[in-house]
Amino acid sequence: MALTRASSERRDEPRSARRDEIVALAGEMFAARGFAGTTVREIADAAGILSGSLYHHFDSKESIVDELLSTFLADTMAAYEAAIARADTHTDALRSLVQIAFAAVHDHRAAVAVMHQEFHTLLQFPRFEYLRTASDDAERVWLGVLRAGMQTGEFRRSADPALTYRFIRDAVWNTVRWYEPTGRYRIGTIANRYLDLLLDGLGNET
Amino acid sequence: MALTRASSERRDEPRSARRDEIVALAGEMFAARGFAGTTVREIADAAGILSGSLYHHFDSKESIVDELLSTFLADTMAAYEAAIARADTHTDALRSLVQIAFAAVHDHRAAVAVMHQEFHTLLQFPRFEYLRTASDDAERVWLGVLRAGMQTGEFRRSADPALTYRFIRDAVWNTVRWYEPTGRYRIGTIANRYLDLLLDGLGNET
DNA sequence: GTCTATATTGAGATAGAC
DNA sequence: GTCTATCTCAATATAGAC
Repeated sequence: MALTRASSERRDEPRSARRDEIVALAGEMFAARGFAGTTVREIADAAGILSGSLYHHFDSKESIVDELLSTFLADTMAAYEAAIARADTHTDALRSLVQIAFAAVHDHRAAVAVMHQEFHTLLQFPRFEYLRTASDDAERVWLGVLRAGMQTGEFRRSADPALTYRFIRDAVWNTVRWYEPTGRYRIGTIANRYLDLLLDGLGNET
Repeated sequence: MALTRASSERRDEPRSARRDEIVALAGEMFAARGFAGTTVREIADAAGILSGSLYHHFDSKESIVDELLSTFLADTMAAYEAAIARADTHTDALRSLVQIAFAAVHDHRAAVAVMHQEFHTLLQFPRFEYLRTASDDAERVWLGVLRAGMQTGEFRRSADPALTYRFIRDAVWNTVRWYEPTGRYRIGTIANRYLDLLLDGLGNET
């Protein structure tokens, strides 16, 4: 995945603080009520304007969610690649990937929630095919780390890389459904507890 | 959760093979395209009748999904309780819970998918508050097993039961999004691989 | 039990004035 | 950049004939 543009000046749309503001507002609403369950009137209300005025900023509701997701995906992939480049061991690399993903659940909660919940719905539109591409790219990164670690013996060789990736991915990203930024579990704590379980297992070594 | 009625004669609705057929058809469509994304016209089409005729069988679209989910939830809780009663060790109990859940992903794929994907949407309607109750009941069963196993030392005492439950639940039920009944991984294989990862971890014991 | 026909509501989007 | 006013479409649901 080539990342030649900064995430803040992506695509062919002009930069605008107002656009970013509306994307953030709409993102929260999409995360809470779903993409189909959020009306353009509600988004406009939240932004303090009328629904017709939204179309001065975006040509459709899809364009709003598009901007939310493409920004998030580019940022996350960049973080993955930087972490892989830095890691000394495959275990280190895996730890970093897990921590990046949990950090995203905190830092880009709305985008993660929308990506997670609307993935299949949005894939039905041709313009969102890049979601599949981004998802495949991410899978390749994780699988690379898992396979390399199994080859060196850092990870159990009897594990199935594809299944292991799915189990990790599903547990990590689903956190967005119950994580509360102001709740009793901090995101770093959640990440560390998950890594303990993932690497050492629940069983006692007796 | 009291289970006094057989799942096939639930609530106050009369039994009808036609009803069951429509529920199954609609369930597949809800799972594939979402509850809001499936129209009563499409459901009627699939059943070979016109949309108006559906209202002879059900008084609303919600009633259809209601029947799908309440049947599934009652069956699953019954299976949980039977398994707990049978288990000799807490590890045995946990294994059984995991296997029951994966089996449900295969046997009640549509209901699991709808429960997983539409949970929050449906909770907005008062009539679906029982979904929250059922979810809480299930959590109590899993937490009971995890806590008991930690107390006896079968499970690592340093684990956090609440977080561990969520990690397991999210990984297990999310399988419904990618599991293919005719694919290369059989559900029993998936369950066993997951149990290996859960109990022993990915790291090598060196 | 299914059909025809339609009521009703709410959605996304547009045109043009200010 | 926002508002007013409205178009167009598609959805759930209903009434009553067959």
